[in-house]
Amino acid sequence: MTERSSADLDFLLRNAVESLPEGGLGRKLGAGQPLRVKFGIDPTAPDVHLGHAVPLAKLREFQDLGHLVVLIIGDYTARVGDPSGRSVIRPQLDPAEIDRNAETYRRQAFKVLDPERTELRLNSEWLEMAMEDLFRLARTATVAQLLERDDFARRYSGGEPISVLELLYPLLQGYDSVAVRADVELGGTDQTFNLLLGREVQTAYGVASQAILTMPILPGIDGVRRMSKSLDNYVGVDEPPAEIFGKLMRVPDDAMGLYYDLLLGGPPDPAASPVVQKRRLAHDLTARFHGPEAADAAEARFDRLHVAREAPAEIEEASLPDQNPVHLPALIGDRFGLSRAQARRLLAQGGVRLDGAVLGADELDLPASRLEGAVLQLGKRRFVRLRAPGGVARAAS
RNA sequence: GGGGGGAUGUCCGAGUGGUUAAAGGAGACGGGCUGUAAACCCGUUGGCUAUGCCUACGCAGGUUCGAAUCCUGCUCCCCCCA
Repeated sequence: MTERSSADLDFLLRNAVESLPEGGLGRKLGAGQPLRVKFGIDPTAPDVHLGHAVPLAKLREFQDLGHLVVLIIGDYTARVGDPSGRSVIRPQLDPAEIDRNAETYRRQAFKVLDPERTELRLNSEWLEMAMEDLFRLARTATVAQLLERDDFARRYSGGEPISVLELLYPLLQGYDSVAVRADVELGGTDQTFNLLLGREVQTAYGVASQAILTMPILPGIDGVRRMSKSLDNYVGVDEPPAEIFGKLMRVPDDAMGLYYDLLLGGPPDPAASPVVQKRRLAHDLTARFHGPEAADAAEARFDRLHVAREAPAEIEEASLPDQNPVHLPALIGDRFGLSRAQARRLLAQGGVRLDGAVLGADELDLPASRLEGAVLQLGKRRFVRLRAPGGVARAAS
């Protein structure tokens, strides 16, 4: 191995979990040719979040070292649903929705990746195959092999259903590697089985088998469970700056180190206090997706809301309904996407403020004159400025 | 094909005729504390302009004054045998 490839290897492995087979990645780097580095995402949800950003950041490192990324949008595998780490069968997705998601994924992925060194593929290109071809693929692994995967094993022994289709998923992913002639495939640690099976499938098809590289799983903003849309503990790369900043500030201190390591590429400044460390994390990641100015503005907004406890400078406006008095539960429910019963409960608990003053549980109907131009606040961070019906704000007198 | 077990609110899970909008837990949300968080404490957690009404325990019927609970059919899931 050359000196350069050895340095590259150390750099790439510094925050990864493992690379298999032993020494495989080093040998491939040592050959001195640009590698085809594969990464697949299934467009099952419309948003790319920071959990995806971890492998994407690693792919970017490969690109910066001169390698080519093959980004596979799993438009076809999304119809199957990767069962990795899941305990239940996934719901079937509508193909039109998958296509919409795929488009969003593509756009969001390029917030991190270098388009010049990315080959973008849809796996429907090759997975829409004849039954006979599927037979060939299905012969490359046995049921016993597939059941070795820990989540399958757990579900099977726990008496939970596993569909044959799910069993097929790792093979389809493996076939992707055959189709794109992957030299390396990247994934989270939960993907280890699938990535390794890709090697077997490649061998069965007579192409060179890939090296695999696994990255740690990023915990969600609850700090415990993996970041995922369905657990609602995610930070989407497409979210508004204030949301990204605010959500990152809610990450528990314990999880902060991982966020730094996996997303910012290094540890936090040990001399800084935890709150400063967290502010930097929130700021830098907001800046990554929205630019430094937006990040500064998000931080300023955060200070107003949570330190000074004031309404933010910019508040969304909403027209009052054309009625007098105004029924508050309906107004709150409509504006913030709650049921009216939920709105009533929030009122009863002192969670609703009008121009900073708590509204009481008995204040269900207020004269429109009290509401026009006022700021309605829900909890600590939801605000709306109320305007007269018809869309034109009446000058407050 | 035969036999057995199961399906409850966002999730897990108790409940085998009435006091059940359904115990308990998790999650979420609101309040307190704080560093913005975690931990901790308190509260809320089907809908509805609401001393009431509506909807809800896989689906459809039935028994009963009354059904998540009993009966019939159906759908789906798990296990064992073949």
